[in-house]
This record gives sequence, C-alpha cells and structure tokens, in this order.
Amino acid sequence: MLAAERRDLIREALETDGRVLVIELSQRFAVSEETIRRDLERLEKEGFARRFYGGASYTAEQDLPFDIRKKANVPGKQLIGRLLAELIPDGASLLMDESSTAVFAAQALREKKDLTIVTNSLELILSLADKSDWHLFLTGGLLRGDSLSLTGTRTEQFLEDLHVDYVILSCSGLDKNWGFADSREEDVRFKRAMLRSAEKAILAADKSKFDRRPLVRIGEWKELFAVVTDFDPDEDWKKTLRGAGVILRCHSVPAAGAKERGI
Amino acid sequence: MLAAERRDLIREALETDGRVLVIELSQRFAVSEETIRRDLERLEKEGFARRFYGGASYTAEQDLPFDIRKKANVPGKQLIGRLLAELIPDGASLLMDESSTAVFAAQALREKKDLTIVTNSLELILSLADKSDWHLFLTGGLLRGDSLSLTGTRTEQFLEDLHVDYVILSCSGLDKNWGFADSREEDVRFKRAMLRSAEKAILAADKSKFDRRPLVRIGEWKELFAVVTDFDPDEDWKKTLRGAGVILRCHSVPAAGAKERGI
DNA sequence: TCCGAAATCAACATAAATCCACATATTTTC
DNA sequence: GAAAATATGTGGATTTATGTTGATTTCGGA
Repeated sequence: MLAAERRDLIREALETDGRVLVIELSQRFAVSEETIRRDLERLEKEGFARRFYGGASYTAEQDLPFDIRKKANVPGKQLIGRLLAELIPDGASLLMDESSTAVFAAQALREKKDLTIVTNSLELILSLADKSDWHLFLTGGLLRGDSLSLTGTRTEQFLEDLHVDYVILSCSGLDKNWGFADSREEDVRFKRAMLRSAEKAILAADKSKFDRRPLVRIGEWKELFAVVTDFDPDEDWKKTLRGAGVILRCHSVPAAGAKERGI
Repeated sequence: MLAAERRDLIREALETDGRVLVIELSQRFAVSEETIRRDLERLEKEGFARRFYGGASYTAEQDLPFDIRKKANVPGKQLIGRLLAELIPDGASLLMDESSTAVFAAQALREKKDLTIVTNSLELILSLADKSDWHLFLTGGLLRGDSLSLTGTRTEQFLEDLHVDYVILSCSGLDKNWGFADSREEDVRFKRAMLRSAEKAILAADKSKFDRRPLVRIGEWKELFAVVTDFDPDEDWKKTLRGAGVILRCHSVPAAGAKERGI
C-alpha cells in the first residue's frame, strides 16, 4: 500500500461517508494515527477535507477544478512546475495563463513566500485560494465555460495598467526558426498582452509541443527569458535558444522506468 | 458523537428552531450541561448564537465565513431566488454580487433564455459555467479567499464601462427610515458602483436583515426598483417602500407548519 | 424587597487527541 | 548504487474535551 493510494482511499471515504475518524482510518490501514493525521493535514491543504478534533469532514468546494488527475502527461507537467519554481524568487509578481501546465506550476510554487499571482484561469486561482498570504488577482472578462478561463477585450484591458516581474505562458507549438505559436487568434492576442506586461517571460512547454507550427505566432525567441520543458532537446534546439539569449531549463525523463501512478 | 459534530447539530437546531435550551441539549446528546454551555459559548464567539439564561437564540451575524454563511436559511434564500426570477425577463443583463442569496437567485434564473450575468463571485459564476448559451462575465480584481469573491479598485473599475438592465444586491441591514447598509466600507463602495452601472436595482434580503442598521449606508429606498424578501413585513415597512416607489415581492412563511429540514 | 431554586461561572482533574522534534525506513532521483 | 526526498513511527509536551464541585448570579414569586 503506497501512501498516495492510501490518501486516495481516504479521499474516497470522505466523499462517500462525509466524514472520517482518525482512529478508524488508523486501524483500517494499519498505520499509526500520526500518519493518518498527516494524510488529513495534506488533504486539507489540497482542499478535500476540513479537519476537526478526532477526524475530518468532506468539503465539496473545489470539486470542479480539481480534476487534475485526468489530464495528459502529469509527471511531465509536474516536472516543468518544479523547474519553473526554481526560477522564481520569493516576493515576485507573476502572470500566468489558463494552461494546465500553469496549474501544476502554481502548485510547485506553494512553498514560496509573498507571491503576487495574476491569471485569467479560475482553476488556477481556486487551487491557490487557500494561500491567504499571497496576493491573488483574477483578470476580468467573459467566461469560457470549457476551460474555466476568462477572455475578451476586458481581459486584455486588465493587463494594460499592470506590470509584473514574470509571465509564465504556454503555447501549442514551437518552431526552431520561427518562434512559438498558438492556433487561436484570440488566445494569441491575450498572450501578447501578457508579454507586454511582464519583465521576463518564461515559456513552459512539454515535449509534445516541440517542432510544431500552429497558425498564429505569439513571439520570437529573443522575447523570452527562459524556456522550461520536461525532456532533453537536441543540440540544434539548445543552440537556437542559447543564440537568442534564452535560458533553457530541461530534464531528461526516464522513458522506461516511469512507474504508472494509479488514478 | 464527536464534539465538532455535536456543535454542528446544535447550530442546525439554532437555525431551524431559532432557539435552544441547555437542558434539552444536554439530554439529547447525553453530555453534561456544562459541556453544552461551553458549546454555546463557542458558538456565540463564532457569531451563530446569542446566549441567554437557560439557552441561546440564533443570530445571523454579518461577517461569518462564507462556507458557513451560505448554509444559513436555505429555504428563505431559495424563495427569494424564485421571487427574483419572476422580475427578470429573458434576454436581460444583470449584475450580481457575491452574496449567498445571489447564488440561489442564479439557480432560480436557470430557465431564462439568453441572459448576460456580470458578477464578482467565483462561486456564482462556477455554478452557471454550464450555461454556455448565456454570457457570463467575471469582474477582475483581488481574490478574497474566504468568500471566493473579487474586490478592490480593479473590480470597481470593471464596472465603470458597463451598463446593465438589473443589479441584484444584498446588504447586511435595512432600516426603515435610513435605507440599506453594510458593515464594510469596501463592500459598500463596490455596491454603490453596481448601483451606478444598472438601470434597475433589486435588493434581496431575508428576514434577519430587517430593522438592523450596520455602519455604512449603501443607498436610500428611492434608488431601488424592488425589494425581495422571504417573509411578510409589517404595514409600516410596506408603506415606506410604497411611498418611495419601490416594488415589494415577499411571501409569508408559515411559521408553525415549518417542516423539519433533512440534512 | 427578599428568598430560594435553578442556572451559571470558575477552578480543578482527567483522559484523549494533537502537535512537535527526532529517529528510522522507504521511495525517488540521478 | 549513493544521495535526496518522502514517508512513517515514537515519546513527550501541549491542547482540547469533559465532568465535578462549590461559589456566585439570575429569575420569579412571596
């Protein structure tokens, strides 16, 4: 029984029964009560449980946006998140888009102190809503129901009076000689607005985005401060980025040994 | 039976019955009267109860944490929601605040066609996120983590370029001769901005808000188009509102036949 | 106004749950 | 396989929950 599996089961019990008791769980899983308490503490941090003396009760609050598990390439995005976190100092202000990578990056940033986050993603902001010591801003705008993000002119307008230290953005394709791009005109306009409002731009893109060339270019390499990815790009790529003065943070993911995580 | 659960049940009893007695609770939960007193003392500190000799009565304090506040008086708020929905035509645009009443009102509006909703409440917008045929706007701004709503100058700024047909707003107290008011300066500023941006203003307030006079006035009766509530106010109230040209939508709640609410 | 029953309060005692720091074990990463 | 990160258990200090006892306060009637 792995710790992660036990926590999944505890979460299920919470959803089914509405509440759990420390003693009962300790007996059921044959671990010490202290371990259960630590599990519950963690589930509380993640927004699944509300602890009370003797156990914990279920909170349905963040049900909607917390379907992180379903998404593609979770380990890769977590890695990108960790690498990103290394680039961000305490006290920084950052702009983040509505990509799922950004949500993972946000989780990786949790240990930082005193961050200011501006985003158009409801999911991202909700996943950080418990960080009451940070400054969390949501851009206004029209709700896009499928991605739970905000778009439209009002969203871009929000960025105009804004200046932040970093922008973390995603794209749907990177081309060595052309730059990074997206397929929707509307998204590109928003991402360009984000680039204008930030001192340093960090592009987060997993392996699947490399060497693809979608319709609309967002920008060129020299506009970026860093590129973060989850694999080890070839020498050509490294040379291109180095030539444009862009930092590359990457990591070779062990293709074979990667263990399947239970859903 | 854990202490936290007992306190939850006492709180529910308070909301349902309006008052509780120490002896009764002591027998019901098979604990000493002293324990019940300590429970009530705690609930009083948390703002749910006002203690008196022999027991405690219910109080709807204004500044409760959101997840708790929204549980209070559910039937009343549902009724207000239904009455509100009768005032709103298809195709209307409306501004709604972050109150829990607004969330219920939003649900009551689901049958309408082609609405445009603007709000600063994440909870409200998420509860409507599936209505893809509507236009859903979120104001930007700083996230207030406890209520999952947006505040600050950016939020007010969002309303400046906006004009809607209706605003549905809440308040924490209504005084016959003075108007409607709230306890936080910041909230009042936002609500005034909402009033400016809307053609017609509808005030939604349950019984507990009547004849209370919080710190900061939001506006006067003549600024309103309608008041919607869940009980039948006395003649004085009706005369006041009629005199100011305000529509009153209300309903006498059967005091005796109130059925026991399931959990 | 005064009295006595009932309720409350304050102080103490106890048991259980939690927290904390440290040591150990396990898993992951390189 | 070694190093780093994560997970787990343990013992003692701390907090929470509860009941008990006796002093004090409140309330309603004489």
